[in-house]
Amino acid sequence: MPAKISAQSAEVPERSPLPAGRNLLFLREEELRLAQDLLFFGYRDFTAGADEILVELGMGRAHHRVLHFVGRRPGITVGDLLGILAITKQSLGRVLQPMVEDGYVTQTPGRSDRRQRLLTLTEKGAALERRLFERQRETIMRAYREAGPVAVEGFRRVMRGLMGEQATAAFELLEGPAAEPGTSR
Amino acid sequence: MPAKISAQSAEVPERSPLPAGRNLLFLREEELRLAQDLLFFGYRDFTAGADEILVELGMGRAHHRVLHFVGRRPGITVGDLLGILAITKQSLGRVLQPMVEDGYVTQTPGRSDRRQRLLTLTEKGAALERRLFERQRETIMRAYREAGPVAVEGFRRVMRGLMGEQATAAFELLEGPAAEPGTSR
DNA sequence: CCGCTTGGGTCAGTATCATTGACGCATCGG
DNA sequence: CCGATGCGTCAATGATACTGACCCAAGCGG
Repeated sequence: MPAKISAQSAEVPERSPLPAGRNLLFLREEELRLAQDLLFFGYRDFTAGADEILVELGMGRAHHRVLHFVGRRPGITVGDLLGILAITKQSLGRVLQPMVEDGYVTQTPGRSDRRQRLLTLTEKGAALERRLFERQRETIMRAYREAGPVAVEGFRRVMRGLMGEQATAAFELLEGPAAEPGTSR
Repeated sequence: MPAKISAQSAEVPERSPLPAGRNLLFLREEELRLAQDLLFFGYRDFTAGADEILVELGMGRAHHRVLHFVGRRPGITVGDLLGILAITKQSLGRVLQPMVEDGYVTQTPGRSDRRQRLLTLTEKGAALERRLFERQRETIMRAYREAGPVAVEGFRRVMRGLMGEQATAAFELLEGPAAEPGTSR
């Protein structure tokens, strides 16, 4: 329990490489292993805050993801959501169904294709998403602010590069087009 | 919640003068939601490659983490490993025990404290870790190379900033002292 | 109108990773 | 010798994910 990091953990006299010309040194094995560590610790703590809230509500990370992506793309189809999450129908169903029943998400038949069930957050769902977001916001803001704008841009570039084809497609679907199915708040 | 983000940032060598007004744009809500997306997709694909290999061997991500951190710190104690992974003894035991039985990891009693069981990778364990690493290496290398050294440095700064206290301590324990306090090797 | 495809839901069974709480054992240190 | 520590372990539980099969309703081409 005692996190004994006694001294100020912010001194930066790192034995930082890339002193002279920024060569390809950053591709050395040690640097890549460092990336593994950073991703592990960073991602874990990034999700930790929201997880605490979710536990109180008897939900898990999967619920958060649904809230997040439905909030990001109101009126998204189940199929598109499945594509983004890259999980099976069953896995989504187990999470989505209770969320509909509990009034976090609504399903409305598609206009042009009535087989579709377009997903949207209810007021209640949006409120919870908001709450979860605020929690993560603190974490990200702190990291962003300490690192500075240049670092943030670099962070984004690297993270984008980590994505494979499928994720890149999903990502661009998300960030890109304001889409067609209407419903742009 | 610590409201003092200021204390340590005074010590950090800023890379840019940072004129407040327009540079804070990257802290807008949309930018922060983008970060959520990036972390989700990026982390998922970062782990995806290794996961494929692990499945073939009937292992999971937890096994990989053990291989990774034991490989990073040969002779690590069970307690320290638990601290790094931030899981319970049971969770670790369920994974570690078979790995010892299957000859991926060895346990040797500590010299100064014989209660300890220092963990080390066997040849077989190191080989598997190597294989998993090579897989992730490709992913990271591509992302790093495309993004460039400046971006990589930024990526690191942001990821470090995402870590909480506990993770920061664990991280510095990992990256920091190779061997100092006399006791260990 | 008739099939076939597609969007979506569901049943049943299984695996991994994680949890809590309690107990056992050997060793360390005063 | 006694209490604290390092480690292992039992039992029960829960969240997330998977596979494969099967069903319904709606779209769509012929």
